[in-house]
Amino acid sequence: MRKYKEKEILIFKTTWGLFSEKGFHDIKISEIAKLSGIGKGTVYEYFKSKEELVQEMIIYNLEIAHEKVISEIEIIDSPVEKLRVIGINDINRKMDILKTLKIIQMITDFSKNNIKESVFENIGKRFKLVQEIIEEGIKEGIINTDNASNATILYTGTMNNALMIDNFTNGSAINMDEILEYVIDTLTKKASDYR
Amino acid sequence: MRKYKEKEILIFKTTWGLFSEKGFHDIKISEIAKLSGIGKGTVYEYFKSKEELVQEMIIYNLEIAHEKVISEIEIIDSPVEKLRVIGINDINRKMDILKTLKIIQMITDFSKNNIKESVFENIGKRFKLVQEIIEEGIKEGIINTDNASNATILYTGTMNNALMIDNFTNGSAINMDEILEYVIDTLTKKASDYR
Amino acid sequence: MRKYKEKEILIFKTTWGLFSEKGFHDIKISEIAKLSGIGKGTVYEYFKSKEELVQEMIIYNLEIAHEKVISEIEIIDSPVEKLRVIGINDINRKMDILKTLKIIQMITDFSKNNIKESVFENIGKRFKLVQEIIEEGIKEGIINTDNASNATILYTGTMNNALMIDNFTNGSAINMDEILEYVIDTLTKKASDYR
Amino acid sequence: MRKYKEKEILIFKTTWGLFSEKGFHDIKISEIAKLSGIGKGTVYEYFKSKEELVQEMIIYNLEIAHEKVISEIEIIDSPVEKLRVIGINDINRKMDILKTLKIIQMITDFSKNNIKESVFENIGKRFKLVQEIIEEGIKEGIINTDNASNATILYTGTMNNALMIDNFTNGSAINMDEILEYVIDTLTKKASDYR
DNA sequence: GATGAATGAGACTTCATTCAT
DNA sequence: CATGAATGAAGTCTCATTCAT
Repeated sequence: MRKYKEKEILIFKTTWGLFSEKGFHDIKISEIAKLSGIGKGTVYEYFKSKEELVQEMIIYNLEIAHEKVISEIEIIDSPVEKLRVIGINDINRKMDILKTLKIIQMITDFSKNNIKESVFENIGKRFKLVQEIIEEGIKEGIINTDNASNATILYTGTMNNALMIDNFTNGSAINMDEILEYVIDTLTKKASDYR
Repeated sequence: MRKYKEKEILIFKTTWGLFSEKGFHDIKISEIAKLSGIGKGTVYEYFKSKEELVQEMIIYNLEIAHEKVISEIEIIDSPVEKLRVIGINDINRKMDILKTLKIIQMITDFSKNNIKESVFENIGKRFKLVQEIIEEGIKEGIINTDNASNATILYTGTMNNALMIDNFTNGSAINMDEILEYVIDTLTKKASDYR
Repeated sequence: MRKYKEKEILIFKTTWGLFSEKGFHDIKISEIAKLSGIGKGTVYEYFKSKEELVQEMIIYNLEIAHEKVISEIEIIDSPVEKLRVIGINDINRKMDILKTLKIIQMITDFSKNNIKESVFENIGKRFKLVQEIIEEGIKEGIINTDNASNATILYTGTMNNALMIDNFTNGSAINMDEILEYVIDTLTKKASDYR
Repeated sequence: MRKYKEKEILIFKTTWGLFSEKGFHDIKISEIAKLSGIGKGTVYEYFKSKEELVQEMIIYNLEIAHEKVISEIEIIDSPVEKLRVIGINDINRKMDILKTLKIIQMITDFSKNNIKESVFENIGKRFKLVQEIIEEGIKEGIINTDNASNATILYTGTMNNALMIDNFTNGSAINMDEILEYVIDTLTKKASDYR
């Protein structure tokens, strides 16, 4: 993670904030500048183009988010507890997750391939983190599955799906905490549960 | 589902085709017209604005897709087999599913609320269909879960997630058929499986 | 005055009706057709272009208006009474006069010179009519002026100005009948009036 | 009268210049920009829309014109001489008067009501100015009429009418200076004149 | 470094006109 | 004669980007 200048981070935060409601084309440089309290020209002092700004912002946010998750689970021992903390974290940072999903859909908006790779790399890190936790859980006999990769897809897919539906229905259709327990239950389901 | 004119459908198909690679703002009326083999003005004979065109196209495609799924599973008895057929269908129509996910992310691009409702309604139909199949499976003792709604989120979330990763990695990371079996297995997992 | 076909007159009337509220560019052929109860293509059966249609309509209306005035004053003997009848007529057909004034302002909108000439000719007819009446009045010693042409400008200008102000102020500032009497008084003012 | 920026005035002047030959719809922003020696986008830096630009230009010109007239008559004592100066002024600024008359006809082209009010207010100022001068003349016994308001309509109507005819006939039919004297004579006509 | 006035490419949309039926 | 679906020229307006201060 490269060293970011103070003003770059300011611009990133403003731009990320605009992502909730707007897409790439609806975010205006003039708006970013005004909300950041700086001049339009200043934005171009730090970024060659709007596209570069948005791409770097995306990478910055994915990196920040990943570091946050890492720091929060490193003190936890139990793999299941780790999944739970990751889940709770996602629920609390719901909008960030949704923006990440938006970015994945938007990826074709960007011309340069390096952004695609960079996003891919960062999302991959997240995937690997969950997968390693699940593998740990399998080793410890707590998680019941024969395929950690598939279980990772299941875990992340279920959580993301729930967050999307929750957002789409303005929180009226989904109890996120219940979903988290449900997916953890599913992964830890044992033969004895059915006896 | 209202009766669509021949030319409307032509325009819908061209526009839907452009969705793979482009977002709302990157789709140009001039391009739609040219690819449809009609004049720019003709597009406006059928739709008041670009926004209306895109919205009606979305609704049209969601409706068509739903009808297709319905017709394919109505001759099948077994709930598990139904889920499998739906899954296979999704895998085959991968791009359509991804476009639908894109639409959900794009929903804030649209000003009028009726499109949001309409998309919500159509996606809801899909959700309910899967949920009913799962409830059927629970009743028949084939599917093992205490919450059909959560299981639906798990099933659709896992499949969508897999399709996204598959697309993102150009098919190199995911075996979709395996994922489908994995999620069906998960839902039908019984105590005896672990003995 | 050439012989007009029934449908031409229909189109003229619709178009003339639209002139109250709209200018040349705001009148749409599609609107004329719809309000006339005919097809858009039909309009082009009778007129080569929108410009030609509007020009012919203008000439038609000026001619009709002039004939009407002629027929109304031909049975009257007194020049002053003639001026009064013309004035009353103008007040009653207020909108037509205002449209004529509008046309004069719009004349530069038209490319062909023959329309300018035609309008000029028709408005000239009106001018000459009034001037002849005034000359008659001078001869009879009822109208007091040494210049019939200037008096004509004064009479028509005052009346038109009053109608414009009346229209502009939605009838709240002007008593048209009073103005008419005022201008007639002015023209007939005699030395004895002041004794 | 609000403070106008230098570039606003530049744009106003160019636009006002185009009014001689063109109506609202025939004036193109691209043409205004080119003739002003600025970019198309620059016009939109100063005015939200073409409509707003034209409206503000109209108000600006009416205000400027009024101020000019005021400054020219304030040093004159005699009411008759004031009318004469106003008349000479109008003759010299013939095109401006004709544009003002054009504006009155065009007023329906504008959607917002505030422009109508603004134009009304400015034209009203002009009317009141003349009316006050005439009232002054009546008091001094120089102007002979029992109704200053009607006399104002007569004076302005005659002059405007003459200017219109003059313009329409390319100056071949009217001697403007003679008309001015004629209308002043008419207003000052006394019983003794006829003895 | 910071700024924001100026720019013009490019997109949407309208509507007079055509022409096959 | 009558029609209206189809067309594309042309105009308005937006906004990323530049550059002189």
